[in-house]
Amino acid sequence: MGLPRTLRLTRSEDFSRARQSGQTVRGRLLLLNVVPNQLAHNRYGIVTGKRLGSAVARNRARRVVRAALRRLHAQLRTGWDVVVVPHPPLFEQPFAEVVHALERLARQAGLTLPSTPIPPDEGGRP
RNA sequence: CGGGGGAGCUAGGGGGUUGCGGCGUGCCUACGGGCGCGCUGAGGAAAGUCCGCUCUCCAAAGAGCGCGGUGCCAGCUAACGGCUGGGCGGGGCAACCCGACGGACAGUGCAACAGAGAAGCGCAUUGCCUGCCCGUUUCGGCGGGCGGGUGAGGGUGAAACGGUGGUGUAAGAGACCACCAGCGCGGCCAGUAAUGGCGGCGGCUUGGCAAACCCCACCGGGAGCAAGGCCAAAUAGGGCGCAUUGGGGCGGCUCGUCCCGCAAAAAGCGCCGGGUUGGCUGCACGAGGUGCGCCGCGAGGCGCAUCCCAGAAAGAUAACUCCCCACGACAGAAAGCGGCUUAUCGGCCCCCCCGGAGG
RNA sequence: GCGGGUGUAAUUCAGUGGUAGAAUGUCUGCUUGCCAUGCAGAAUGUCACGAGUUCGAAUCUCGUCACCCGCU
Repeated sequence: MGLPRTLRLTRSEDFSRARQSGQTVRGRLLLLNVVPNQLAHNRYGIVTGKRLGSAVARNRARRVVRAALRRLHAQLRTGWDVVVVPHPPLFEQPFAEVVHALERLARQAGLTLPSTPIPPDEGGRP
């Protein structure tokens, strides 16, 4: 998943809790639902409905969002369930723009730790 | 060289760093798991769900009617509405391509508009011929009325009841004749057959639509892996039917068959209502792939060798970066398999046809 | 994974082999000082798309696309 299974939201009721009673922040590319959990770590879920397009398009959206979440994971407060809903304009954006949008929404939801810069790419240079 | 036809293969490639699913294995474990190593990880259509089958449940999967499907012949196959070969019909100069391609003397039905008439032996309102009467006449005829013959000509239509030539006649007509086409019934030859070839007899034409009902032949019991099996948890301990020819399995009906019941209750069988949306299994070694040999025109079959090739459960292939090139289409497994159909940027190989030029 | 249905004018729907229709809406005119109402008239469609059967297809057959519903 880009994320180990312990960091995933897996149960339908967890999704419902975040979608219905969580805090919602919305951007042009993404929508976040955030709700506190009783755990020592965060859990993430991604919702890709039929409206997003074909199976290939939905898989693509999930993978891009997962990669972005993995980039941001270390800089977020712990103890939250986060549901991310991608919107169709996401496909036209480069990856860096998706990371930026996700980071902005996380800051808006009060998830980011103070004064931590986003690291550069994790991949080493040859 | 240009244009065209057929049959296949392929689906950007090569690295670096960080990650994800599965299997095996070693170590650690506060049994939740963690770390390391090795192997492996989407398609030719994975799609649409249009067919067929395996598998599972409905006791077993039986018969008739009904309903649905298929429809030239032979074969292949587990099976098919698929494929191969052949026949017939159509298209193309050709290579080759396309075809739901049984039956209209078993029956019922349909054919708007136009037209005299639309399938029954039916039609005269244009035309052709003619009898009688009247008028007229340049004595050849002409015009009108009443009647008869005709289906040849013109005309309508998608379609008009054989075609061409002749004989015949007042004018005509399969009325008669020759040839041709079609229909029916035999014969001989080739072929497993569909069918084709040759020849005979008969009557004299008896049309179209069955993707209209229908008839004939063949096939089909129903549901689907959310099938089904096991475990755990949780709720309720409730309501209804069950001798009369009863209740139910049985999903349209009947037969047949099976389970339960034959009355107080209980138990039993079935239905409804109520509870649970957790885990394991089914779940990946198969009508499997590859290579070789043999049989077959071919689809394919047989034998031997060899390989193990996704298996998730909010659902695994990603992020960044470097190089190369023709700058990368359609698109993501969910029980499995065989087909069909649809989407698709391109690239490569082979065979064949037509035209031009040259040897 | 499986089963079923719908697609016709701007909208809601008829039409099931033979000229594509109704209501509402739109437009024009009349009525009114003006508007509404009323009256008269007009415009209109790839019958979702592509093939086939038929003399002829919205209608019958096959395929495709889109949308909707049900089973858990």
